[in-house]
Amino acid sequence: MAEISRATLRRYPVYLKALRKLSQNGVKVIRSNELSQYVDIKATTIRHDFSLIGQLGKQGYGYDIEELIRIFAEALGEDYDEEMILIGVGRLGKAILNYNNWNHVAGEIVCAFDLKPEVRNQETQVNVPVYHISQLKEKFPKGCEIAILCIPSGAQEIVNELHELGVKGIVNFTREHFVLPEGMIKSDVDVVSTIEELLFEVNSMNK
Amino acid sequence: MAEISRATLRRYPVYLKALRKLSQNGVKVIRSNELSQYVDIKATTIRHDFSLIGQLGKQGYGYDIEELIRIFAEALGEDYDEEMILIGVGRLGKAILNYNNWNHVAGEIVCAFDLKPEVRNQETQVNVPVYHISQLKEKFPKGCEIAILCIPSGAQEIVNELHELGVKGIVNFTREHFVLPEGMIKSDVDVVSTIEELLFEVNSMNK
DNA sequence: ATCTATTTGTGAATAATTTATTAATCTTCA
DNA sequence: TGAAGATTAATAAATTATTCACAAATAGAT
Repeated sequence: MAEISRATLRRYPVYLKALRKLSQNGVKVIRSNELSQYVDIKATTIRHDFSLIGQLGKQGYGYDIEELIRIFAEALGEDYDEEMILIGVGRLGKAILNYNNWNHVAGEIVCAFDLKPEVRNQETQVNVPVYHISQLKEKFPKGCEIAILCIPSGAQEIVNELHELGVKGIVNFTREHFVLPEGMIKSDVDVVSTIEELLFEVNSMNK
Repeated sequence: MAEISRATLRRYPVYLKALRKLSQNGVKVIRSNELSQYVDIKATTIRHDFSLIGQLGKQGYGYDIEELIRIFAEALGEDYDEEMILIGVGRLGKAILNYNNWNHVAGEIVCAFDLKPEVRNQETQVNVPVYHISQLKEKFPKGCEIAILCIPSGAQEIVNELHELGVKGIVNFTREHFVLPEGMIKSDVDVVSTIEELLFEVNSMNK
């Protein structure tokens, strides 16, 4: 597999989301042109992105949606049920836990860590155990590579610990600044920053 | 002001966040090199990005943090309290409403819309009125340009309506697909996609 | 079975973005 | 006050990403 650029990697989830939606609607086959309209990405870019994974389509025909989803899901991780952990079970953390919609879509949260595990265990309505943060090393699921960070402070220390435990990717909900250890990647989910970005753009539109 | 690229626009919130943090810690002046280490963006890129807004720094000295924050905040919007609305006051919508931390940081949510306004008004602990979605046109705050979308379905219709009302930017929390009307921009805040993106990357790291 | 309409896949060309370099400007300290 | 050292701003080079153009392949019609 050729080196896939970050830009392309970022588009794959967009394709996958669209394909799942189309599949739900009973669409079986799609041309790059149609998908282009749907996701607002140039058809040539789509074909280029797809071609990096392999020969996914048939000339003169298009792409088989089920097949495509299967291939993407495979590229996403073994059996697409990557094990993830959640750190911090506050308001947002709970919302994430309760929102179980991504089971078998983008992995599964197998356990969570918090400073008040007893309280949190009662509060959450799902069957995901919450352990005390001090038990991180002890209860850490073997082979887990993704951690979702929802803590208000102390991110750096946790991140360092996670790095040592072999975590490669952080889904970062905190607004705290931390230095990312070598070899780790993160994706920020930051409402404030998102809004700010949008404001910058909207304002530069106005000029 | 020269045309600022999308890539640069996306970095501004990162700078702003870092600058605020530094300011809190009592730092008054920063060199592009120091900021570079802090945010993990090359110093040359930072200087380039900054120079697009104006001559923000002093040679041989660095950047004055307070000044920088002021300039950024100004670029962000008048008096940095842009008015925003929230559509959909479910679990996530409520979390966003309650999380009032961004007042005077990235604008303010002035009102919200939902299918069950009475219930929602009781549930939320903040002083933001929730109106019925059918009252969107009626209660829409004049001049509002940003809408936060937290509804489980029916996004397209709402988006079209918002477009007519003059909304320019959508902060999109829905997983629903919708076509963005001409002249509108959106930013997706999608945990599943974020995790998927991370998985794609982590998996391509493993190879 | 053959021909024609389509549509993908590929590699090259173009465009955009990031990084490096150079020149100019500022601060500081003697 | 002036020179040394530091740092930005502007420009050039390198890298990365997107788009284009066309060959190769397929489905479907006749």
